[in-house]
Amino acid sequence: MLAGAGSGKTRVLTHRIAYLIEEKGVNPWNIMAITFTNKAAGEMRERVDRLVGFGADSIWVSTFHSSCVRILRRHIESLGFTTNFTIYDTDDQKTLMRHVLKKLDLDPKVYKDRAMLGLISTAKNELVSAAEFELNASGDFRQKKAASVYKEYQSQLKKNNALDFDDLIMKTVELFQNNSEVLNYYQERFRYIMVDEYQDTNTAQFRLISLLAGKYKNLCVVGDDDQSIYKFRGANIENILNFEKSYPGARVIKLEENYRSSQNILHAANEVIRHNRGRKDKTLWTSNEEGPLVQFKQFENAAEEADAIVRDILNSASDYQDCAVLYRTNAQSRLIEEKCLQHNVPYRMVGGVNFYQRKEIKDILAYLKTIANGRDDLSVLRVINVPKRGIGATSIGKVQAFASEREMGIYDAFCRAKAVPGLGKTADKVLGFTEKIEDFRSRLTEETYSIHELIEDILDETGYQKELEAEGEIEYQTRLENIEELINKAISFEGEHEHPELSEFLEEVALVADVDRMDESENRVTLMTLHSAKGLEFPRVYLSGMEDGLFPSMMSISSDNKEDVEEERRLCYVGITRAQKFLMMTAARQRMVNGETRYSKVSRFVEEIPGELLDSSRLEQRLSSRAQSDFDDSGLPWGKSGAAGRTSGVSSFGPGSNAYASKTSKPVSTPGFGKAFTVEKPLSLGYKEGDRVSHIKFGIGEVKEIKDGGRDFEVTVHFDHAGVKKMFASFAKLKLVRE
DNA sequence: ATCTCCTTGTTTTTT
DNA sequence: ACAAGGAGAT
Repeated sequence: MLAGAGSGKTRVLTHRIAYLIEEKGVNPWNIMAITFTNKAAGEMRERVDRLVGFGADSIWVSTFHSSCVRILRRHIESLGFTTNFTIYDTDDQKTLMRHVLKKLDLDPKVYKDRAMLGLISTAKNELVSAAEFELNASGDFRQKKAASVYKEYQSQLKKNNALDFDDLIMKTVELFQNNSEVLNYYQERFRYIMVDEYQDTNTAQFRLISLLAGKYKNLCVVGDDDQSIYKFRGANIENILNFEKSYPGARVIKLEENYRSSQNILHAANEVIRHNRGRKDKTLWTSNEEGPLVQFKQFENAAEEADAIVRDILNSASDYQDCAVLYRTNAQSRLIEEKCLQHNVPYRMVGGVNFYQRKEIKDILAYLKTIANGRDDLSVLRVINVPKRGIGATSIGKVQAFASEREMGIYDAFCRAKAVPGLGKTADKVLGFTEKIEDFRSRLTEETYSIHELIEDILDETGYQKELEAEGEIEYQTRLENIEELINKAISFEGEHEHPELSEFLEEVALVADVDRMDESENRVTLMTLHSAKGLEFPRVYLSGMEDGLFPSMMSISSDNKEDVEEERRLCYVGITRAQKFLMMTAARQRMVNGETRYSKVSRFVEEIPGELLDSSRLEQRLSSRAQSDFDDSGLPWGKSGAAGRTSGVSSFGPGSNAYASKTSKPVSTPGFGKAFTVEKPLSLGYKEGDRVSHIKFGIGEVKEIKDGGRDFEVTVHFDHAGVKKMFASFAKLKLVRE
């Protein structure tokens, strides 16, 4: 099925499931629905449950990766791993790769970890094993080196009883190909297979599906070639374009009615995507209302752009949760965030630094992994000296040498620290660590001991929390908060499972991406990259940074491969079609990129939209480049072009309407641009001790204490739900609540 | 063993 | 601009 954006793909899939069960008498047990994200899986699960009712829970609705994990947990022993294997994320992979490069004595300047991992990932996505890679590399010196890196990387993974994300798919394919009994079992089990977002499948995923569907050939895939935006991750657009060739006799159904966007938005999207070659021709139409024109505004710099977006959200009088600001790169989020804080607009940022990539979370998880899987060297090494135990690099090196001599895991070597030559007094410190781990392990065997208790005990008994406390007030607060979120996650996991297993908890955590944690119930503006926005929709969408060189990116423009710009164009198409009722595209004439001011033209994608579909206001070609003093934001964002292009009914703003009129100045950021905002000490706070205030993240609470800390006020608030927090007034942006 | 300064490399990233 | 990793100093 070729389904355009907003044409109700998920609806079709879920109804097909219901149809199969109710009309065709298919056993729900025989149905499998595969998606790419947990979020999509969750959404589908919910809809299927509602539609199907009885038996719905025996349908497999899951992502590629979690399906594979489920299968591997049962059968991976035939591939030489144990069933409690660990899943390595990108950071783990990097760490492991550094070990590999060191071991092979390769110059990290010539053989970069990221490049090597990229090579390996591409290979795995194409189902090329280390051995095959080596064969293909014959002759080329660099390729040969890469092959040895790949080989060593795999053997290290195996030694650690770990798989990386790509392995999850590839090993499952391997399992099916080597073991016809297992394959047959799953072919019988999944007689009806449905795949969402099929345009994003890579070769390995394609093979996996072909194997599963090979017997009964009841395969239904849904996708949109125009929304393929993951080529850089191995997604193979040919999978969908050639579907009819791979499956002769397949019926292709096109869905071209869009139920999401207004006519003007949809027309703009169609106009942009029309410029791509090599796509299945289709033109989306809608019977929705015409809606307002798509807005386009160009600003002098990125700060003005961000400011205008946030102001427009405020002026639109829409709910915050109806608005999304999308951008090409995560780096762009900072300015928008700052402006939201400045204008007291609550926001939620998706992406950026992933929750599970944060140091404190990784530390705790490394402890848990060490406890669950003693063979995971990476995790053991991560926490052996965290908190500091006086076990340094030299001592660890000695143990590693000892371990590799005997071909044992690093943890086992630590346990036998006394036998390691030259450790001396350090051996006792090491044993202190392993004894603690053993202690935790034995507690886990008790029926009543839970995962969240374990986390709390780790914090307390290893001295981890003590070390965090020493880091400083605000740092400590946020880190502890993150850990608390992990504890909450553990508690809810315990609630969902009758016999909560630590390894299962770790697996769930390993497969969760950031978008999944987005809580839609809160009224906040959503900030995210265009990539993370796929599959979502919002009444009001702002596409920021529409500049040539940023979007499309410089890389794609200067690439020899014309298709690279086409992928960016598809990304733009995805962005435009997220909008239901209102779309504004914005650009900045100058922007700081990698520490340098960059001047850019308006994005070619904007130019591709015919003028009559756009309500646009651009800056004159040459403006005085004199830095303006926008100390109190007196420079109207689109002031140079007067009120032109502004939607009617928008209340005016400008000098005087600023909520933060009185400030002492302490300009810190936006170098090169006169004085701008940032965190400044307010003369008065607008609240006093005993008042009720609200915080963007912690909610509502009572002010317990206000201390003048010189440059800023330090405020202690007891929040109703988040507990007592100490924070700096200019940073926290507390707002008085009248009750 | 740990702290501090310097060099380095910076698209996107469902899992 | 900015963060992270590595080398050299304490």
